[in-house]
Amino acid sequence: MRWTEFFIPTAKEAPADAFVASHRLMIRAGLIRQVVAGAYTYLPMGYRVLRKIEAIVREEMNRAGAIELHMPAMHPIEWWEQTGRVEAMGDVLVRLGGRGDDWRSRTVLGPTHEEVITEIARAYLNSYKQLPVNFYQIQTKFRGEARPKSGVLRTREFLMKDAYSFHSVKEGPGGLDETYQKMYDAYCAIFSRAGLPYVAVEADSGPIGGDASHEFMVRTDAGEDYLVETDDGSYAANLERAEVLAISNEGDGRNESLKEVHTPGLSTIDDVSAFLKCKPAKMIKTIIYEANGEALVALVRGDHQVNEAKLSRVAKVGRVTPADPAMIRKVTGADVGFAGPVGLKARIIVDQAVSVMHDGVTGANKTDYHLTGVNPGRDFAVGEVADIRIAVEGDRARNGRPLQFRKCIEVGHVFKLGTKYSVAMEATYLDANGKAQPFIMGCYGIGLNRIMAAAIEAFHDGKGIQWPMSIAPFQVVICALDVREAEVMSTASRLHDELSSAGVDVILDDRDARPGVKFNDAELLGFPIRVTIGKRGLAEGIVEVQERRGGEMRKISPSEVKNALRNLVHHLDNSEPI
RNA sequence: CGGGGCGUGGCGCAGUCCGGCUAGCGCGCCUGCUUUGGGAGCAGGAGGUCGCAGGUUCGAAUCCUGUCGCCCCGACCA
Repeated sequence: MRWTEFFIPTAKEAPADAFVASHRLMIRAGLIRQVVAGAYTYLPMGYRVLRKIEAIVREEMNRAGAIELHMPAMHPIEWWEQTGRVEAMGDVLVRLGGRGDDWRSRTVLGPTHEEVITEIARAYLNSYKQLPVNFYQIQTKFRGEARPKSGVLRTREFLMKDAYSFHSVKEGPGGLDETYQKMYDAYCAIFSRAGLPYVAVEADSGPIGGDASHEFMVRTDAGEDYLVETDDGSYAANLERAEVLAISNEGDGRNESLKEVHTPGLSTIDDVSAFLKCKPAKMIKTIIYEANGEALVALVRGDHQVNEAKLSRVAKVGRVTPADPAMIRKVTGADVGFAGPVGLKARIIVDQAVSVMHDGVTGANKTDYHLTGVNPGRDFAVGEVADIRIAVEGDRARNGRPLQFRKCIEVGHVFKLGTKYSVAMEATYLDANGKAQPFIMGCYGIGLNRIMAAAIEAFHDGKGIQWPMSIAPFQVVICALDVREAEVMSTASRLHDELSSAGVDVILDDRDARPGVKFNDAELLGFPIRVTIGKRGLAEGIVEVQERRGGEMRKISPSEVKNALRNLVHHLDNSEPI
C-alpha cells in the first residue's frame, strides 16, 4: 500500500473532549471518527486493526470447534419478554419505537443474542445426539448505555464475538464444563496472540445463572473495573469476588460494659462516629436485607461495605435486596438508622471482621439511641460468621500476601448459563429415554473494539501508539525521504513490492513531505517497524531499520533488508510460532 | 437520572461578562516559487446560517426564553 493512495487523516492536536490515551491517539492517528455519543466510524486504518483482531478471534474459535453463523441485530421483543429481560435490561435494551402495532414497536436491537440463539436450538436441535454444539458470531451489538465514555471503551454500538454452547450434560465428554474450558483456553490464546497483557479472574456469576464465570481483564487506569491481586500474581479476582484473609482478634479480654447513649437524629456512620468521637472502624454497621420475603441481617464494620453477592451466596438465598423502611421498623422496632444486633430477632450473618471486634458501637434498636461497649459473643450471638464484605486497601489475600487494587477493563467473559434461557423459552431436546430436557448452556463474549483500545492503553508513549505486531494496521512502514530522487524511490518501491509478495503488510510513505512529518506520523500510527530510505543512507550503501518499541537503529544493505525484515516481523509476532 | 462544563470553517481556540464596522488567530487545505534526515519559508487564496428555534433591540456570536447535542464526575451496567 502506498500512503498517497490510502486514507490517513492524522492530526497534530486531539479534540479537547478526549481524555483517555486510547481515545486521543485513535483520533489523532485517524483511526476513528465519532458520529454520535457512543458510536464511531472506523476509518480505513482503524478498520484494518479491527479486522486483524477479528481474524485472530475467528481462527481461535474455529480451532476450538465453534461454528460461525450470523444473527440479526433486529429481534422480536416477544422473545425478550419470554425470558423476562425486557424488564431486566431496562433502558439498556434499545427499542425502535413506532406507533401502535407498527412493527417497529415490536422490534428491539440486540444487546446480546441468547434469545435468538436459543430459538435456533429450539427449532433445530431435537436430539441429545446432536449435542454438544457451540455457535458463534462476530456481530454488532446495541446497548443503550446511560453514559458512553472513554472513546471506544464504552459505546452504545460495538463489535462483539459471542458464542453459545448447548449441552445435554454438565460434566464429562460433551458437557458444558468441557466446552467452558475449551473457550477459556481459546480466550487465553486470543489475548496472547493479540499481544495483550491480560489477566483471567474469577468473576461473580450473579444471582441467576451458573456456578462459574471468568473475566479477562487488561490493566489500565482508563478502565472501569477493579482487579484485586497480589504482587506476585498468586491471586487475582475481580472486586466483587475477591476474598480476604480473616482479621485476627487483638482484644485483651478486658471489655467495657454495654452502655446506651442518646444520639438524637444521628443515623449515619459518619454522624455517630463524629458525635461519639470514635473511628468508623469501631462501629458495627447493621444492614437489613430482604431475601425470599424474610429479613436477613448483615453485620459489617463501619468502614466496610457489604458485598451483596457474597452475602447471598453465604446465606444460600437467591438474591438479597435492601429491606424497605417498613420491614426495617418491624424488625428493629426503631426508625431507619438505629439498627443493631443486640436483642435482634432475625437471621444474622456476621462478617468475620465484626466477629473479632471489641467495644464496638452500634444502633440500640431504639430511635435516637446507640449502644457502646458492644462485644460480639457476649452481647449478641455470633452464629453465622463469614466473609461478606468488599475487600479494601490493606486487606490480605487468603495466602497472606497484601492485596493491590488496579483499575482494569474487561475484554472477555466466559459464563456457564445453565438452563435459564432454555427453560424460559421452552427449548428442549429429547434425551436417550425420549424425555424432553432443557438445554444446558454456556455463553462466551469478547469485545473486539475494546481489544483495540486496550492494546493502545497498554502500549503507547508520548509520541503515539506502539502496536503489537499481530494487530498493527501495517507491520512495516517504509519512509522514503527525498521522493524526487529516482534511486530512493526505486529502492523503496522495490522493497515494498518484495515485502508485499513475501506476505508482509507494508505501507510506503511516498508523500512529498519533510522527514519530520513522516517520522512523526509513523510513530503516531505505531507501526512496529520503520524502514528509512534516503539518499544519504544509500550513498553509504545502507537503509535504516528501527523498531517502534525501541532498540538500536540498524543499518542494513538494501540487498539484505528484505530477508532481515521478514525475520524481524516473524520474530516480533507472537501470533504465530517463530 | 443527579452535579459540572462546552457548542464559533476539517482540528485547536479568541471574541460572549459590558450588544455596534465586511467575525478573528493558529493548524490543516488550494496556487506559485524556494526548501528537503525530526512537524519548512515567502506570497496569494478558498472555506463559517457563530448548535437550533423564538424573543428583546435601530442593531445579537454577545442579552432573555426554550430546545437539541457533546464531554467530565456520580448513579447504573446482561
